[in-house]
Amino acid sequence: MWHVEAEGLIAHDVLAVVLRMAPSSPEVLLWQRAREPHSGRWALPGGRLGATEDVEVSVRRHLAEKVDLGEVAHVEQLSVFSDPHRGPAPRRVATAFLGLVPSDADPAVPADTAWHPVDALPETAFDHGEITRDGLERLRAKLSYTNIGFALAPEVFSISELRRLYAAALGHRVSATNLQRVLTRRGVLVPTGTTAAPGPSGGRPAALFRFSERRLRVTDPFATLRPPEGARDC
Amino acid sequence: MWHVEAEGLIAHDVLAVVLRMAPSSPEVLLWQRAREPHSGRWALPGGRLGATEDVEVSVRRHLAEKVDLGEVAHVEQLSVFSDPHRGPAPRRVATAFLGLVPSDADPAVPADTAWHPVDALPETAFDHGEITRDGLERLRAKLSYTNIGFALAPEVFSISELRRLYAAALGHRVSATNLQRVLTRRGVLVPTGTTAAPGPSGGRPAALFRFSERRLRVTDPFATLRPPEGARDC
DNA sequence: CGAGGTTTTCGCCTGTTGGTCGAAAACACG
DNA sequence: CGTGTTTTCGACCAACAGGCGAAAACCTCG
Repeated sequence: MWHVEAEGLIAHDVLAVVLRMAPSSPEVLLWQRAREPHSGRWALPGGRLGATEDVEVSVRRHLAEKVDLGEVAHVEQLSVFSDPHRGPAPRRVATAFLGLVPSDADPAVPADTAWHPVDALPETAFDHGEITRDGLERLRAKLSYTNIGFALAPEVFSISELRRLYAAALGHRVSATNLQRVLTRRGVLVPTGTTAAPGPSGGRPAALFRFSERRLRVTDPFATLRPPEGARDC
Repeated sequence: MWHVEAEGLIAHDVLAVVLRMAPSSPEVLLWQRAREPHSGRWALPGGRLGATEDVEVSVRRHLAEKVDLGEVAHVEQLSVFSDPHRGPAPRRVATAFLGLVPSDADPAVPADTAWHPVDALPETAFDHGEITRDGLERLRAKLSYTNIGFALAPEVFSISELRRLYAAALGHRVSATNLQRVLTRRGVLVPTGTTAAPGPSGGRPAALFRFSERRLRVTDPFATLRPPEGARDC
């Protein structure tokens, strides 16, 4: 260790806020640190940025150590955390990502790793609690104007299930009627034609749907300032 | 220089895409490199992340070398650019920011620095062209669902001027009628009660407005999935 | 000082979107 | 075959945005 900071060289980490919707609340994937600093506290998956990878490749590599990557339906960059005092020296800068796991997936995880409800986090390492809340906030915002729900839902699902997922993520009730109409009109939801078996207590069998696309797309953003009728440049 | 990359230590830069709306198109602030690599090409303002600052403090510090910070009305983080081949070795990771300068500001800039129209960039250094386009894209998106226009407009302005700014940023015509109504209803625009002097060729004097708040705020995001009437959690 | 030109502002109409409610449909069970 | 349960659908309404054209307020020039 020499004058590394005088050299302006800094350790760069990547971190992932991996969320999954439990029946009525969001959960985040955390692992318990066994070494100092912050031994015993719970941390986000992640690690050092490697010499030959960009941050997204890196976060996927580190994530693969904690969870089956095939179960992670979506990954996107959140932001950089670089407060010089965000952890004990030496200084570290981290690029945080948001990862989403469908509600029907239950990937195997190592012994030190577990899901924790976001609204009742255990003692977290460094600023990982704050980063987690940032991740949930991003998810909430994007649920309104993108098709990002595809990453929370199973391949096929009923409107009731989807309603439950949206309600869990957003933290407030969601109207099934409205959800179906809006998402259908936007073209993100398509009926499969099949129906699910009714629950144990009866009830009309639910029609099953799927997302038309399983990649992130912003659904027609705000109407305001939309290009005028003839979509001509000015 | 030792095995720095084996150490996982990486040079971290900050960069700023500073945009200003010329009469009919967006311009970005660039400076011409005088040294290798990429000598002669045009680059975004920025530099090394310092040991005692976070990325936002850092980008403001570097920006101050190229332009009067008092004229920059808004700064926000864009994203991290970390492709191992985004520039010649040694490897560099950069956090990019978006900065906005009101149309009536004309800050003094150094001799090597100038405004360039975004749709006709000169030969840019590294990936700075791509980063610039990312910045403009972010601005366009946020114009629709935030009050970010405050950072493009003078303190007080007429609807016509504002219409021009929005049209320049968005790249398509904008209806003055609609712009005024929508922004007023959202509460981001408030009339000052004063009027501007008519132009040289006459015409009705324009009423002057100001933004109700000169800090970024998201104006009621999508109606979809808005909490139901009684804004109660679930 | 009035006519014609210019720019801004305002009102009206229309189409779309989202929120709400309640009835109807489709199932299980006794 | 009624009752309870769950899902689905239609109808209504309020809010919002886009478009248009008339009216308002100013100029200059004859």
